[in-house]
Amino acid sequence: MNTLEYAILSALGRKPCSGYELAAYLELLWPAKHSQIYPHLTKLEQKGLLVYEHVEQLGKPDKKVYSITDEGKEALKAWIVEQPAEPALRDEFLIKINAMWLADEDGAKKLLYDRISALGKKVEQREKKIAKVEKEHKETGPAAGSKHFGRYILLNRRNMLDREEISWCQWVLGLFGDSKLVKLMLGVVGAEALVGMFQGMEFFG
Amino acid sequence: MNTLEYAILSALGRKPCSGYELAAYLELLWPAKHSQIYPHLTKLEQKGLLVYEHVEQLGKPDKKVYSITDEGKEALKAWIVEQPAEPALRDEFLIKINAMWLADEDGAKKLLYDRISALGKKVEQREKKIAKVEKEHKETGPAAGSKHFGRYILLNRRNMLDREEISWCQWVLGLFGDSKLVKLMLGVVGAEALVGMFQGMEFFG
DNA sequence: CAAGACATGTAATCCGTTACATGATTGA
DNA sequence: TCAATCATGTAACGGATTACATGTCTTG
Repeated sequence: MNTLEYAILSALGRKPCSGYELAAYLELLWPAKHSQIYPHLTKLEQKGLLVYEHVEQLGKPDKKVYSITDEGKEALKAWIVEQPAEPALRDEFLIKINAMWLADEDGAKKLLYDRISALGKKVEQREKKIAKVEKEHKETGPAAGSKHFGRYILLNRRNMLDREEISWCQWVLGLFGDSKLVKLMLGVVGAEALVGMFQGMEFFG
Repeated sequence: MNTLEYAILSALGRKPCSGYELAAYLELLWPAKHSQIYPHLTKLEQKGLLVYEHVEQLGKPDKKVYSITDEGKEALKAWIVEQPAEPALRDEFLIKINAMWLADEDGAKKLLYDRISALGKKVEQREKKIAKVEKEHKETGPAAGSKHFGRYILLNRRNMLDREEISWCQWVLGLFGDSKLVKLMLGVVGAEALVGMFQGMEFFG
């Protein structure tokens, strides 16, 4: 069993899904392409942790709708109490920010503005999903919401973190505000330009 | 050229390092094990983007100290202006949170308390690193700080995000505070326990 | 005296992405 | 008519982890 397989079980714990739907749902949990998901679904089904139902559709291709079995739930339950592994956060943006001193001021600012706009769009999209979960919750009644509680708080988590990152970008942009200071930091002008600039100012900001 | 190679160039842009030191530095930028780093260092050196110096040490094994060349800087510079790829965030904790409804209340709470304590420790450690960068900045003078500016802001970014995640954990724990509501959400009691509980209360909280 | 920091490498295996393959329907 | 959505799969390749290999010095 690898982590993706637990992610699949966790997602199907919420509601039965096709492999296609699963790929979208896993974005928040453990991103994976369909080419990786399908073989694992077959594997989990053969182990008896999942079952599937063949569903014919009109105007759309047929699909296999997978559901978690009791055995699958047991496997998941045993795994969630284990100490989670360290998260692996890989983001090219961070490498570029670290090497920012090589770029000119406009290049560095563009990196940050682009990031803010990308994060802003994602927050907006996610807000719609949150509204949808809240709407379903009110319609189906709170008891049915227990399975959706996890998704609800995870969507909110991601939005809190993305908004915080936008604040960070703005903070960095603020440091750039004083062009003398920024030019210095990026090595455009020499240290002599800074004489007497550090009273009452903490570090770079 | 793959992303790890740019991460290595980005790290060495700050200061010359051995492969061993690099592994620690890359934690913040693009995590990689030493077994992955060493072959790439050899490859980058053969391409002329890096050079190394053999350094003999007393009481410690010899090491190779790598530095970025002008050619290496040019390669990096050309890459940082390209649109960064979507970040890949993989974290087992999220899968477990999503499947939380399978656990009992204590199990769910433990998951969150453990996360808070792990994040808290990392924030503490990073604060020491930030203090160190600030100290070096004051000692070597701000002009030498330009290369360290990227690292400084990235350390602060990670701490802002980790503190925000701690707040999120506390928010979730707060939702658990009302045991009636929590038991309902986790499916321990039926929906009838909730009657009249939702006036003036937004969704789960 | 054991654990951990320092230091560098290779080999086997596992995980993840890209490309290949196919095909209907719907909306701009 | 072009792109997107829905839908499922396999094969090749590249990226990342674990295990194998070796050795000294320092600190609890």
